[in-house]
Amino acid sequence: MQLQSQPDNSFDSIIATGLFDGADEAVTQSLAAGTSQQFIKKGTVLFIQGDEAKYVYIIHNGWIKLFNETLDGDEAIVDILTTGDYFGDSAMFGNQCYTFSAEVAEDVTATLIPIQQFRNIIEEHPVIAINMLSNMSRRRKQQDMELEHRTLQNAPQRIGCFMLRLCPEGVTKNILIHLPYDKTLVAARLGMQPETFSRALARLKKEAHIEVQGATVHISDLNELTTYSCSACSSSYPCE
Amino acid sequence: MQLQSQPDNSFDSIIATGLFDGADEAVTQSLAAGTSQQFIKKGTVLFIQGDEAKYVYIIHNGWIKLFNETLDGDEAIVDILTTGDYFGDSAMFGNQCYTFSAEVAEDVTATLIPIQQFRNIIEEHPVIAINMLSNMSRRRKQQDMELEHRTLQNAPQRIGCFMLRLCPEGVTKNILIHLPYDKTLVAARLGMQPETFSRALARLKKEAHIEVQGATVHISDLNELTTYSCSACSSSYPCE
DNA sequence: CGAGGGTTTGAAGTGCATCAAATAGTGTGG
DNA sequence: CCACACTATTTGATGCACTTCAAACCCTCG
Repeated sequence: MQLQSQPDNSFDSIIATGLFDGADEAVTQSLAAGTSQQFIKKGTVLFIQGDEAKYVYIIHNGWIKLFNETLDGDEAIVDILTTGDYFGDSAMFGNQCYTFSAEVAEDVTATLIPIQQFRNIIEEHPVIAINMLSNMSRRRKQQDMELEHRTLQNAPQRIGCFMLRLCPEGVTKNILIHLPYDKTLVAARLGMQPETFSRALARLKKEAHIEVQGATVHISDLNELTTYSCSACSSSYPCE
Repeated sequence: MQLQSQPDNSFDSIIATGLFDGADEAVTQSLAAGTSQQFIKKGTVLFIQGDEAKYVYIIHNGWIKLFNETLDGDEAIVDILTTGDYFGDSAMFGNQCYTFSAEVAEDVTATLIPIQQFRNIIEEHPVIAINMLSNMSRRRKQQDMELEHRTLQNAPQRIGCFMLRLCPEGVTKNILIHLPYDKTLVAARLGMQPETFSRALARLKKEAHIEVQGATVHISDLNELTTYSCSACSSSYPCE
């Protein structure tokens, strides 16, 4: 692993998750003691499935891919996370081992909290446990949606839905968004092959009237895209 | 709703979930006050998606189907729960509304805890919050697996995998299990059509050498079934 | 017995995966 | 700044798994 330690002067990134809302000074103090903020390069594998859990990671910047590998070399994307997300917490409760592998998909800045320390903080500060519960139940809901999407939406619709979640709220016309990471990874994230992604994107362009230039997407009319993507779904835009 | 209230003398079902492990007398007392245990008939709809959340349900017995409905009438199964499972808790943290619908798939006995009361208990008893976190992270892991299964396993493998999770631990030869609910529901649970289920089951019979009589399944050699089902998966039997 | 739901079987269609190959894009060293 | 190597993306052709529609069968229960 290529890690470059940096002095950690702020907890902006931590606070961003909403995890430590309502926590008192004592908590931030105690956090500052054991944590480190690190810059980690694309391609670095943070840990693999089955490793003993050492840290909870809070992402400040960049992208992290969580995945599982099967016996015959296939890869299942668990999630792809970015700013404000955290992971590794689930290992705190089970057998203390990570249940997935983590790789840096785009250069990352992250805060690492030793897992035992994190656990202590939770046990001593109910507020944070509640915050975590709140976070977790939101994520569970998202996972439910994910499964629903896989079942009910076809490839072009899934891509459209993915784009919708990248759109800023409030605006409905002339939206410009950027795909967050390379298309192969987006494809994997959406549970399809790169070839399928390419073809599905082409269909989406035609049928929902959007324009794509590399990683840049131009959506002239949001309604058209929602109509196209969300019709097969149990919740309409904004789907959360 | 056809509800029949019954006096609630024991908290066996509550304790079964592991939710209240380590909680003191005060908690159980306070629970007994507001809760009721009820018998509810197959087909009853407990609530639908969007309803204001009133209770957390703890299942004592029977089966509950959680699902979402899409605009065009399709149905996506979120989960199918039984003895020891609980649901409705996620609504405590968000907008206080259920994010899915719940229907009784097989006659149920359940304990209903008013949501505000549950929330109070959590806030006052960190132990229970930790228990919930522990439960939630286990369920999240299961959902990860679920998504992986949908992606990597074909229909017969998914059925085999489902059966494996019904097998008692330790035994490897001559296992008898019973499918928990009607085949249409199993199919939906596994994300396939009833017709596909029927055909896939037929293939499974041939290729993994199991016998099926109605809802009864006879597995003469467990290893054969695990080899057949788990090869495409990132974790081998017993897969959690 | 006959009605109705659950289950199976058949035939045809669709969507995605796979394999193969061409093309575009990116970064490297000369 | 160009040529090369290497990777990402696109395009084409084909196959397979699952869906869909239709009809038969089975089972249970009034």
